[in-house]
Amino acid sequence: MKIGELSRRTGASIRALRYYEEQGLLSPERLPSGYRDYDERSVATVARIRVLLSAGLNSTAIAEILPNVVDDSVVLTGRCPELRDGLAVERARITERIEALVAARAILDSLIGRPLVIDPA
Amino acid sequence: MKIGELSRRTGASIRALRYYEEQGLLSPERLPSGYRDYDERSVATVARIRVLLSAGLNSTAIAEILPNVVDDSVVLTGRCPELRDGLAVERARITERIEALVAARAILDSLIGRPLVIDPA
DNA sequence: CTAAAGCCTCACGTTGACGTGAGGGTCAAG
DNA sequence: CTTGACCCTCACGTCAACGTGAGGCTTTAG
Repeated sequence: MKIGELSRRTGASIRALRYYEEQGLLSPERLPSGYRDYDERSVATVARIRVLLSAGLNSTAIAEILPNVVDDSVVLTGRCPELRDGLAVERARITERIEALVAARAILDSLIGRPLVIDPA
Repeated sequence: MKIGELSRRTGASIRALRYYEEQGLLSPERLPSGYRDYDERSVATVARIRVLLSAGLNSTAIAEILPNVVDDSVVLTGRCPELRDGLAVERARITERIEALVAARAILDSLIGRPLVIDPA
């Protein structure tokens, strides 16, 4: 599929998709015309990219992670302990951010007057 | 207290503290010398600012919230429904981000090989 | 009295993830 | 065969939350 369709199917802007390629997160084929040609897996890949980006990982960190993900977020390849440690650091950062968000939400809740529900979200 | 001490006690850089003031998040008095003079409450205020910032709120959003927080994150003043709605929107955004982070962490966990623990964090 | 901290106000630099044209090919439809 | 609709590659612009001097007061320690 061409870039416009992928954009519509993922919600990512065309510029963003080209940017992801520039960062090595996506490597579409090229049609004789020079147009980018994405396969179906790209849809899932873009989804993962967006999740990780919104989680605060930068593109270089994602570039390290992506090649290790196959199918649907499966454990894979790379018994490289160096990468493992890097990921553990990222994981810790994410956990910190979750805690910050929960704290922030509590502040908002008290302002809104919402009862301090034990929200499963 | 002067800016250096507040910086040490909050972990925020001096530049950051001045920036918060520039954004209307902090309004220290001034000594005859022109030096900023912060009171004790500023310590807690800065802590709240940092929590909200790390939660992804921008300074203008925080500027709306802060005047409504007194003592320790207490429900207060402003029965203004317009603000309430704005806060509800922010809350929704935060919840979305928490979900994104949890999803991202799950991806990392599968890569690390960590068992998919029901982590209370 | 004299350094050495510490503080002040500009004001430009930085980083990441894109936005936004400029200028120009490609391709199905009428 | 000419519109549009899409696509391409530069390449500069943006926005937030600060970082980083430059140049110059003030206050504290000895």
